[in-house]
Amino acid sequence: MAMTKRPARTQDVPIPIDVRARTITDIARLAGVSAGTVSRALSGSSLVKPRTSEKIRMLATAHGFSPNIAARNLRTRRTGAVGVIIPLGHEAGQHISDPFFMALLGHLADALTDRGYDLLLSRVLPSNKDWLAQFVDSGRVDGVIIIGQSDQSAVLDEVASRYLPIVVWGGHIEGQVYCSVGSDNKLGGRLATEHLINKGCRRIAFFGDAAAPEIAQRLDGCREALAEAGIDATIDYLPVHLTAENAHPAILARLSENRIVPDGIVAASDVVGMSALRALSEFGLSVPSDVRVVGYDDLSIAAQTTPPLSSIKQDLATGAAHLVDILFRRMAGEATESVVMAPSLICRSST
Amino acid sequence: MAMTKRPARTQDVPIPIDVRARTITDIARLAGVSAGTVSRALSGSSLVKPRTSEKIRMLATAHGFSPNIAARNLRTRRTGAVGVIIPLGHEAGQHISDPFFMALLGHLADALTDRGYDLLLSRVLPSNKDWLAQFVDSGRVDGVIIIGQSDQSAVLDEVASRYLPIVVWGGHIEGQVYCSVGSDNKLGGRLATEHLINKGCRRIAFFGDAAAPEIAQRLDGCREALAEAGIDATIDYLPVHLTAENAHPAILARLSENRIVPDGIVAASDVVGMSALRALSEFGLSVPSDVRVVGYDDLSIAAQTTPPLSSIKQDLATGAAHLVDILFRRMAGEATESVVMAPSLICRSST
DNA sequence: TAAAGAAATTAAATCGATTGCAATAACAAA
DNA sequence: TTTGTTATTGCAATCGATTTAATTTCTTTA
Repeated sequence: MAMTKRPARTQDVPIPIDVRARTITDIARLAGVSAGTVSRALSGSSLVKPRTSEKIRMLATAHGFSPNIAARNLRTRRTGAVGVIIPLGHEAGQHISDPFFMALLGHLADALTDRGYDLLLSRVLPSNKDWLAQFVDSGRVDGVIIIGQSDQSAVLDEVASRYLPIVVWGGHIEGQVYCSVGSDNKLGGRLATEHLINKGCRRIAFFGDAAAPEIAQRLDGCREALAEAGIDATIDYLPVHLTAENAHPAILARLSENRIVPDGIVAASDVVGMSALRALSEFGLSVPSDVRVVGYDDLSIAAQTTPPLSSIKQDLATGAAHLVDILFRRMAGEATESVVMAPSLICRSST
Repeated sequence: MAMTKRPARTQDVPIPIDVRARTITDIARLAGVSAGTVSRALSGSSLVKPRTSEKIRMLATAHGFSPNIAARNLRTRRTGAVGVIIPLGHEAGQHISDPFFMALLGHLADALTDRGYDLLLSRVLPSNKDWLAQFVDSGRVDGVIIIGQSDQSAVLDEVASRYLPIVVWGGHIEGQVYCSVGSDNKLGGRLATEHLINKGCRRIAFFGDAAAPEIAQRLDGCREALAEAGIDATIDYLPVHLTAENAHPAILARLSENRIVPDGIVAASDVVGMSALRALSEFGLSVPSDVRVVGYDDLSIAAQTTPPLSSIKQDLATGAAHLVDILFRRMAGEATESVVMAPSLICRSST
């Protein structure tokens, strides 16, 4: 059979099924309906006849079609994304890969994914006062979760007073305007300290930098517990940063100063606690017989140290669930109250 | 003076300066120019007269205006966001908060922030084959970084063959189509094993689940090194999951089976290594005198264990920089080669 | 069978910023 | 003053999905 060459005319060429339909209009043409119908069919509207709807869905999946999100966002004035912001105000050295941030972030990702929302991660070094307002006004997200007040509570208050869908992870501070979810840090510090006192410790040290409000509250609780127990020794406060790289040498240095060695240590985080364990071991002191150590956060690493680290547990899974739940309620226009969760002591071999 | 009640007419009310201008058109009206000019002025186009441009910018900042991102995205067909996806194929139990993922994620967030891009985090349980195509076609991001092949390399190949801006963290696999950045896992396994052999170990165990290709390659390297050293003992392979919760009891159980206890352990990750340290300690074996342990990844926790854990270091900061750099080159249309980085041994007290 | 009512679908406006092209203003040279 | 350029600005189309209002089609019921 002889082949006849002829110019391809558009109408001669059937649309190949494997060409990816890009827009809703493409699908509409294929299905012989209008774009509006396709939109409704794909969003599961009951306005379209079941037969039509099914045909459209078949076509859509056959062509691997997925609607353009930017266009949808523009029209619906929603984004389907939630911003998670980590302000690193007081400790420039503190990196986003801090295990605590990451653990909470993981839970948030899970909770948001479950609700079909995207998570827009943003690490901010708050240089000017406008960082949050800018982010909020850019319309990239439907709501914002801030992990840690850092030293930015003034900024948080200001934005929260005009922008409803925002929630902050952190301890509750007297007079704050914004809505927060966190655990009772003062109580946590107290629990740790009382536990050490009960175990017989009398010379108690606190390792952690009280520049962050959460840490300051823990230190407060620690002091209160000591005062109530009638122990008048001033607490041995060592303001170490929360990274292992900083904490370990600082702790070693303190131990070497040959002042009185503490017999109980409250660490402001598990990472600091872990560094303390290591430093003590290197210094020839054994845990718990010479010194007892309590960490904070009860991350999964706490259970894996040698010896396993006692720790003040903040239930991050519940915390993340609260954060997301409250955020969605606020996105729906509801005013919500802050949540303060009770921390609990997890007792392991280090005490 | 008597007050006269009258209906408020729109033109009577001057636009208050403190009302947030929402759209570019609002600003245009205030500045007495057209929307196009505002758009150009704010994007720093040289087409607008400097005086006009300055006036517009003043107004914009005075009203705290920031342009609607969705509209811009729709028009420009760019999003200013990069997707970071963690597929959890082979281990449903493995959680996004795995320290390795998180460490890499932190570096990625930093690198992307530096370039002014947002990071859209997505955790995927690949139930159907379409998860990646769907994500890529939804137009939410300008490019995609995948952390870990998991068991999805077929899917990756398929999408990569038609969608350029995608990069994968992971080892290089024979014949892969997609572009990857990762370290040489086989070499890593070999380094760890040779190190143990040099230290005199002869009964070497490997703890980690070879269902993931990265881990399988490490195990391969391990076997090769043993073969080359002429040690014919079959390796003691224990396929533990990469979470501390799973690894620790599995390792304890293995130790209790009173078969021959290994004198050297290659752990597939630092978390597993840490669990091994703890299990050994609980079992009354001391590290490194009875058993030597090498971890993998060299996360910051490795240095803080007691004893500090020797580990095969993957340079995640460099890796993240490579991933982002390659992704941007691909977003610009360039074809790029995969990168295989050389891991290195960090020797600490555990060996 | 026609009219009324319900169901399904279409047409067209809309979201807000960007940008090619046209139009005007400003200015220089003749 | 007129013409020719160039520097600015305005107009209107565009991106693609959603949604209101309008229209067509199909059922009922009188």
